[in-house]
Amino acid sequence: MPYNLLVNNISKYIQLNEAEKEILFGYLKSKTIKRREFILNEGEICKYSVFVTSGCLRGFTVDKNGVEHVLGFAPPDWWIADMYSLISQKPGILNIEALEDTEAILLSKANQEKLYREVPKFERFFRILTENSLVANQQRIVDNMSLTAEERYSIFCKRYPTLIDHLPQKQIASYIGVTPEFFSRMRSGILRRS
Amino acid sequence: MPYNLLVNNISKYIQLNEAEKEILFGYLKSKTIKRREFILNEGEICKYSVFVTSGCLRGFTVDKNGVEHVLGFAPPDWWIADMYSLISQKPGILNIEALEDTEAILLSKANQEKLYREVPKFERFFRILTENSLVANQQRIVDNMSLTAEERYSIFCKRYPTLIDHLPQKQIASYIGVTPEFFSRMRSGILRRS
DNA sequence: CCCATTTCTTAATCTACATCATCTTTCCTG
DNA sequence: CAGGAAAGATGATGTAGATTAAGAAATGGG
Repeated sequence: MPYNLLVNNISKYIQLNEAEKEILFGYLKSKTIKRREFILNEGEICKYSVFVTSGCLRGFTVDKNGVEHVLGFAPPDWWIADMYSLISQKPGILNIEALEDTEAILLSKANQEKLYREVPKFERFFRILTENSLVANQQRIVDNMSLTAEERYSIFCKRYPTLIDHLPQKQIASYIGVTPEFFSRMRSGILRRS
Repeated sequence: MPYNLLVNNISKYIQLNEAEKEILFGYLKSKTIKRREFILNEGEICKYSVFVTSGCLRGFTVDKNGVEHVLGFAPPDWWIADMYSLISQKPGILNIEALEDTEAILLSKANQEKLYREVPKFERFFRILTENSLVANQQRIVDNMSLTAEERYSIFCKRYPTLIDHLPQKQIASYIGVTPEFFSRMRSGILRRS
C-alpha cells in the first residue's frame, strides 16, 4: 500500500482505526517531483503539507543579496511546508525544491481542516508535529548563537547521519550557516587533524 | 476578574462559553514572581505553561562558556515555557527569570491534558499558539543567518516597541545575538549617523 | 538618600568566517 | 562517453563582531 510509510509515521502519535484511515486516504494525493523541480516558490501561497516517501526535498529562502539559506531538508518519513504561508494563507518566503527525484504525499490545507473536523485526533497529531518542529528550531537558534560552525557541523552529522553522504556539501554548508568555501576548508581541517 | 487578560488572549482563536471558562479557571493558578526570581532552572522538568499578566519574564540558556542567550521575552499577554521539557517531561535547558516583579497565571501540564480531554477545542488553541511560535522561530533563524546585527536590532525595535525602553540593553543584545559591548557601540553608531 | 552592584561606554586588539579569484574534480545530459 | 555545468578545493585578503580591560553612569535595596 503506497500510504504505508505515512500511516506508520502518524501511528507514532495517534492510533487510527480502518474507518479513520479511509477518511484520511480520501484526502491525500500522491505526487512525483523531478530533481530540481520546485513544488513551492517564494511569493506563492502554500497549499499543502507535504510528506516525503522517497528522495529528498529542501526548503530554503533567498536573502536580498541572492544568498540561499536552507531551513530544512525533508528525506523520507519527513513532513515539509512553508508553515507561515500555510497557516496564514498569505504569500510565503520559502522555496521547496527536489534535490533528487522524489515521491511525496500531499494533504491540502482545506482537506487538513476537514480532517480535523471529522477525526479530531488529527488536531493532536499535527499539534505534536508542530511542537517537535518548534523544539528543533529553538535548539537551532541556541546552537547558531553559541556554537562554532565546526560544532554545528558535528551536531548535524550526528542528527542526520543518513543525509551526509548523499547531500551536496554546499547544501549542508547553507544549513549550518556558512559559505561553501569555508565549509570545504573546515572539513579538510577536520580530516587533517583526525 | 483576574483572568480577564487570559480569556481575551484565548478568545482571539477559539470561542468559549461560560461553562468552558469555568472548567478552565478550575485548572489555573496565579503566581507572583519577584524581580530576579527564577520560576524555572535549567535541568528541571518544566511543569507549567505560564501566561504573564503584568511585569516581564525572560527565557534564556547558558552555554558552556557561561554566556547567556535569551530565547524570548514574555511581557503581559504572552505565554512562556520550556517547550522541549514541557512536552517531553525531561530535564530542560531553559531558565525562566523575572526581569521585574511579575504576575502570571500557571497551567500545569497535567491540567492542560485534562483540559484537552474535557474541552477539545483547547487542543486547537495550543496548536495555533505553537504554530505561531514556530513561524516566529523560523523567521528568527533566517534573520540570524542573513541579516547584520544592526538589521536584526531594527527588526526587534519594530516588532517589540514596548519592550525597548524598559528592557536592559544587555538583554536585548543577548536576544539579538551580540555582546553588550558590541551592542552599545552599534547603538552609538546608529545615533551618531541619524 | 547613599552606597554597592549592576549596567553602559569606549578603546585596543583579535578571530571566525566572508569574499574574491582561480583551478580541479565530479557529474548529469545529450 | 564527451563536454559543459555544477560542485569542490585552495589561497590571499577583508570585515563583522568578540574579547579584554577599565572607567563612568545608572539604579534599586537597605
